[in-house]
Amino acid sequence: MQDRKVTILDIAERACVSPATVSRVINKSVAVNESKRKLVLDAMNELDYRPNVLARGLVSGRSMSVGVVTQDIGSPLYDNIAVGVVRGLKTSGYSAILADGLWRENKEAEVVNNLLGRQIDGLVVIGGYLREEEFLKVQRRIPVIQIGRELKACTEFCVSIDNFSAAYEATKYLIDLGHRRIAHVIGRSENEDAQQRYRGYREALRQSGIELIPDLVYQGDFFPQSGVLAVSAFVERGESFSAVFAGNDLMAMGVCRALHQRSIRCPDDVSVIGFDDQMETAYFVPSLTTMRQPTVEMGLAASAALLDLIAGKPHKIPVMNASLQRRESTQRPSQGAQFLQM
Amino acid sequence: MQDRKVTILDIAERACVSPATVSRVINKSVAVNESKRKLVLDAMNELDYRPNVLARGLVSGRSMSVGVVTQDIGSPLYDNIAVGVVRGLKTSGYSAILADGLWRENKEAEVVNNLLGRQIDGLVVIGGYLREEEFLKVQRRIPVIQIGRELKACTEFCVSIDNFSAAYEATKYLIDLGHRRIAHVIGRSENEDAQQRYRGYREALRQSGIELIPDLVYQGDFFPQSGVLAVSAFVERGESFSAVFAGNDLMAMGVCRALHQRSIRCPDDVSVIGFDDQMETAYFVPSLTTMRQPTVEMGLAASAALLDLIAGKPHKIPVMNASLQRRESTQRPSQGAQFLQM
DNA sequence: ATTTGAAGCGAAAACGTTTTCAGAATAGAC
DNA sequence: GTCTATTCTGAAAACGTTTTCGCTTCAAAT
Repeated sequence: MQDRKVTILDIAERACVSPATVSRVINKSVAVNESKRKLVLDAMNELDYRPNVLARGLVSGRSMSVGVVTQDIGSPLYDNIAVGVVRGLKTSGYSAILADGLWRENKEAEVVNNLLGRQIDGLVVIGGYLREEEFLKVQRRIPVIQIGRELKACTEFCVSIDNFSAAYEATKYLIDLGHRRIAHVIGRSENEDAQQRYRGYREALRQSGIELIPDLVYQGDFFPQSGVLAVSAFVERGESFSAVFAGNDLMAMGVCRALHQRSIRCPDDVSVIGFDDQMETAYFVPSLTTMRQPTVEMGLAASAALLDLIAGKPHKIPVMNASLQRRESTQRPSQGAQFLQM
Repeated sequence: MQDRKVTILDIAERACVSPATVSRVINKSVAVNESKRKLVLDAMNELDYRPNVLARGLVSGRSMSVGVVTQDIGSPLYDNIAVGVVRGLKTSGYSAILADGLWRENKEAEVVNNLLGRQIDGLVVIGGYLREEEFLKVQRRIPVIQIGRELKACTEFCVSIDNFSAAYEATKYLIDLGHRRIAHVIGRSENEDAQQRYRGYREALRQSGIELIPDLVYQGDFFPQSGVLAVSAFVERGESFSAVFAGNDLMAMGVCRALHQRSIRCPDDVSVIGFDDQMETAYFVPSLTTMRQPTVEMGLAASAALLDLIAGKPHKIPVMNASLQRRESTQRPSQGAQFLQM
């Protein structure tokens, strides 16, 4: 075909109308005579016309795109949330511009600035460490939704589960099964969720009158290998345990793997519970008990709320709940199965 | 801060220079007197100026963004490729605009059109069914790279592994271990990769003089559940088998799970080999032997090539090779372990 | 002292739209 | 047949940049 870009002027000329009229036909903003309308439509088809979103955005002030800041794309959890966000945008006419904050505060601010320069109409931040002050500053320009983190100053713009309660529930579940010596693998140390889960774990122990054993707590990083290392550490430290609560599923997998390698049976000797409920956990052997996070739903909710905000409508964010998925990796502790009785 | 957007004119006024000069300072396109340069820079800092990418793109014709068409975000494989693409763009100044083609040809064309309207400077298509004709049409406008699919007309713009050979190698590996009755779970039926792998599987059997047993081939969909169903099907059909080659890791996990539920031991009774090498496979019990796809590398290579093309430089795409990852889920068939001897 | 060349700068024209404004045409009311 | 209201339309201004063009100014070369 032709190489020169076809513009609204070409259409106007071909249809013998003014560019203004063409614009009106495209946007259905004002009624235009049916005969002319048809001429314009025909011309558009024949010339394979595509409106220039940049030009449109420049004058109208709306770029029809929303920024999505993720952290370290590649993590199953965050990817799934992003899926939800993108999916929620699908029919809206808005496109997602993706940027990676890399879990680094300054990088994140830079990325947000870049997005603002792109005239995004809204912003979704998934995880990260964006300072509240920064968040509010952006919010004065455009709607912003934060996923996976609770900002004290503006909870009504945050989509997240209550990590503390979820972790409490997970730990309580193990306690109710009869476990007393419960280990915990903490996620990435700078991560708020990880800290909240750790707090939930401690609180559950406390409320049940179980003393926290520091040697049964391991600082991981959300990746499977740290689950493996955690088990090594526990064993080396010589503390017996009958259950492990891992800060996420990947680490839980690592834990299972390490137990298996040491011929410690799961769940017979040690119960394992994860967090997130990734697709793979249900097919693991044994299938993993885990706290499910409604990731895609969270993304969808964020999109929906953002679109409402952009449209100037009132928004509401449904409460997101984690839910316990009981599977094979947890069971009552068998008597005398505390393989490392000291 | 102020609500009105600060533009190049505000800077110009504050620094007592013309807007043209401000532009020159920003773009370092022409030398400008050091004193004025400083004035401009100061003004920019004080006013918290952010160049409007839309306006810039409109006049320069370069939007500094590249389109990335994925299919059904959420699949571990494609997500990882996207990770590579985005990561490869990181330092380039280009942003990724994400769009989901949903594995549907017409949706994909629509999505590409939308992206073109956004004046993207380049396009990366991951998977999908975009017709070659369509691909070439887009290519006349902007550089395009296709990942995960080999287009006959323009292989020099495609990043992909040789699925046929990789599947051949996987199957051959099982044969060399001594397996003869090897089942296969095919991926999504419309998917070219899945078909290529199926072909590779057949060819390996043929070359070793092993007859294909149609009852040991199951049409799956790349999701774990289809691996479960595959095993059910094989067992119901009454054909014995000592190994399964699954079209991807998720299905392999499903297969393992189903074997386990039927008390068929892996690898003692049945060996299982997957495809992709997702992170989780190494932590599975047993850890999964699989054909590794260098996903992130593929994404990186695509980005690099695209950036070269955009810059008008010659590009080259390194050959991407799948590699066998030997783990625990495969071993020599034990005598008499064909649990379902007929 | 004149010429040449370069460096630095501003005015103004683009880029492709939307939108305001006012004018033209048509229809309806008297 | 005039007047008003209504509908439709085109001209032109805006949006925030980059870039071309030409004008100064000043140093170096003649």
